Amino acid sequence: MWNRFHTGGKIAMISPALLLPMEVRVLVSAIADVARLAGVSKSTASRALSGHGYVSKETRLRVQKAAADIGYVVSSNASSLVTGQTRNVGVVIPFLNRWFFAEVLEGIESALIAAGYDLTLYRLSEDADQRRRIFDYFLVRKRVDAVIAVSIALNRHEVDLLQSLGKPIVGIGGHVDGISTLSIDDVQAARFLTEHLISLGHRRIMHLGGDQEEQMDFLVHGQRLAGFRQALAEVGFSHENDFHAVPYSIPGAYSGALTALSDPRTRPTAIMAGCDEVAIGAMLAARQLGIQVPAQLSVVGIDGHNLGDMFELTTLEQHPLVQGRRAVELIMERLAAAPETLADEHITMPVTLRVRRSSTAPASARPAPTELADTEPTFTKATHTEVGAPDISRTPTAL
Amino acid sequence: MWNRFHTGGKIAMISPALLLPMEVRVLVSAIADVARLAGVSKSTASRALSGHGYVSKETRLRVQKAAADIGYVVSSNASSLVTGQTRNVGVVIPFLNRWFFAEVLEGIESALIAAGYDLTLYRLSEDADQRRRIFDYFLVRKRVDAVIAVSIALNRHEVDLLQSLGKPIVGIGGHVDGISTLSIDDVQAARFLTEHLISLGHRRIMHLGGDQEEQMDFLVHGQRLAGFRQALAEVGFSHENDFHAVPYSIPGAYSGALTALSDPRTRPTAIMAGCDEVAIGAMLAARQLGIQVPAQLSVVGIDGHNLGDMFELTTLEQHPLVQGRRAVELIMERLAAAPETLADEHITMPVTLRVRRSSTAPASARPAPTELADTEPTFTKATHTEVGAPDISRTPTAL
DNA sequence: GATGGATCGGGAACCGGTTCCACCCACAAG
DNA sequence: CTTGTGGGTGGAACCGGTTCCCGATCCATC
Repeated sequence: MWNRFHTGGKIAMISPALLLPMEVRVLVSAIADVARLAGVSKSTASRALSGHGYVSKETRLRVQKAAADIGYVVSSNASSLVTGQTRNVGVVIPFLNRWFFAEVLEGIESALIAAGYDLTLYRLSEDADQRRRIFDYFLVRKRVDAVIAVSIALNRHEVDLLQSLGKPIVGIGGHVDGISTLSIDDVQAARFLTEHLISLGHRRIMHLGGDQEEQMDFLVHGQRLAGFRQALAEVGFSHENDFHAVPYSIPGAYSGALTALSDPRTRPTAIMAGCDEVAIGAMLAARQLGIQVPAQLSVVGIDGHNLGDMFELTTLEQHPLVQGRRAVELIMERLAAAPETLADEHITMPVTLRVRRSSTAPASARPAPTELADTEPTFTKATHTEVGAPDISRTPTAL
Repeated sequence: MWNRFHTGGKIAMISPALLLPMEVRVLVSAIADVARLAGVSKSTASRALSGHGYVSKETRLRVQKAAADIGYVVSSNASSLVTGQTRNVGVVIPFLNRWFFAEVLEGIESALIAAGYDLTLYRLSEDADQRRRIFDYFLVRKRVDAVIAVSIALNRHEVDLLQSLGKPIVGIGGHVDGISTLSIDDVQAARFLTEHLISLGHRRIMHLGGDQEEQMDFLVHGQRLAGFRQALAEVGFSHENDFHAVPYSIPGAYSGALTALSDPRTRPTAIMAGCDEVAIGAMLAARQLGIQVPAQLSVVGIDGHNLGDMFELTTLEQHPLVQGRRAVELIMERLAAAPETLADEHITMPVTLRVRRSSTAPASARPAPTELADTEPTFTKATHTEVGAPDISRTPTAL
């Protein structure tokens, strides 16, 4: 425990960093050392290094040089203690190994680093005790300035707790009462995709979506289902164009789709998947069952997954990297402003429809059964050059 | 900026938490408030709450009750400042959206939370400036007690820097001079898998591995290639059983494999992939080219990816969740012990060979060309029930 | 020459805990 | 009755910065 040594011995007080390297190997230099070396007071050294208050150019340079010489780096603890700011943001997220979440996290991380902030990561499991522990213990210890909650339905207690501490909160992926949030419009997204299928001529459309109970009781699943139903209702289709709940993962959707598509009599001509992983799982299941995509079955998803190109999947891209960065911007605004001046915002993020090969008109609506589609392998020749080309895509910001 | 208010006004000193809630909405309570409420001194309150030193049971309970009443939570900054311990571990990692890394991170996170530690996340990009910034600025500010580096080839400067600050470092995924590391034996792993293919009768084996230049100049790619070559050399196969560099991702490997497998004359009977993503990409490419797996082409990978079941992929499972947890254990040991007492350890983690359908004897070595394999769809009937059953797997700890 | 604002620097208080040290008290041993 | 021992407590120093406050300079303005 070197700290004991550091605290106890007076050696530490006469600046170990200035001693010969062999003497003391732990070199911790304090601002007092810098001040002494530069021949100024602690306060001047602090001002020179932090840039607050008046310091002559000459002294500032002298202090900066002294600091560089002994490798001085400010102690964030000491600094935070007095300023009350930690330059650290907590991120609460339910999954690390799903594409959307990893991307959002990456966006958040890069934006925070660029802003000079640290990121403290909390993965929330389904365990209620662990969740309570994270909120009541970890997030409360004045260690973070703000919190970003990704796809977490914060409850009243959690919001109140953080807000009573004056910590800004931004939610990604769904509305939460009392905080600022940022997400795509899930109802509209699902509706839009379903309309895309309807406009291609599909009449039997199946929605493979998430189980509303499953994912930490969040709202995305229900909203996408609602959008799907709205689109059908609008054109007067029956609700037997039905919904199957599957896990939000490729293998989960694969086995779910295997059963959902097993009966040829009830088989849809199109699947609107709740996310791209589900869409890909469904495509693989279709292939497994000998159903050709898109000749016999169109598939669309939501996300913009990086496997989408390869599977030629039509999808509504949300841009999670951008969402992460935008959340950080919101946080920074709120940290800069007085708490009272800002009302909660609910920002709807833009999405992009990317039409690829997986969605096309159903056989019934096509002029003639294209021989090609029936004899070729399920996945037509890879067109990796093509996907980079200008695509049928739009950016419906207001969507 | 509530802090100004807090610092300036004397209101804050008489414990905002004890005022009526409407008066001051930011309720920050300090240990002095707890002490006052419990009728003891700050020092006794501290001892009672932290559990260090003598406190009578009676007083301890009184203090604890007082703390609970006003919702007191220790300020980690103040505490860290004096103890020198932050209860926070920095994790440096190059990717967030690749299976292995996400799993490792999850393992680390859960273990740290269980130990009462925070996790500060730094994603290292290829940008050298950003990398220097993270080491020279972020990691140095006495904010983390230790660092876990995942698949990062730390250089001399970085190791020295952290070590001079007395911070334990543990590396995952490859040897780094001067620190403790933890990884599977990549040479042996690749060799073992290649031997598996050889023992099935394969003579033309291709290695689809990572580009040695690409991934932050780390060593895994080279080691797996070396193991592959060792196994071939051992049985005297020519080196034309060759190596193709592909990106470590499903789409990257897919297009890489499309070209690598395009010429039927040079086509191998088996592929040893550098990781499961590459293996899966190769399987999809094979399917695309009309090559049947495993009838015409066996494919094996390394990782234990969660898509492996679905693709019935033979793989050498490394267990990244376990690796993450084990790294945290190492860190905790080193934090508990005096720095001098512990020498660097290099721990080899166990792997498990999981044989699934994707690897089998080549046609030439099989008794008779099985008609089934030629007519069935590329992926034989999904056997999801089967994979749970006891498999041909072993746990070669010493591997 | 006096006034005043801007610039500059130092002393000291303070952030919120932890811990050293001195002291008190009970009780047991000599 | 002293002395010793160890539990129990409070005062005060301290961790390493930041910032308030005040005094000193310097120069431009009146």
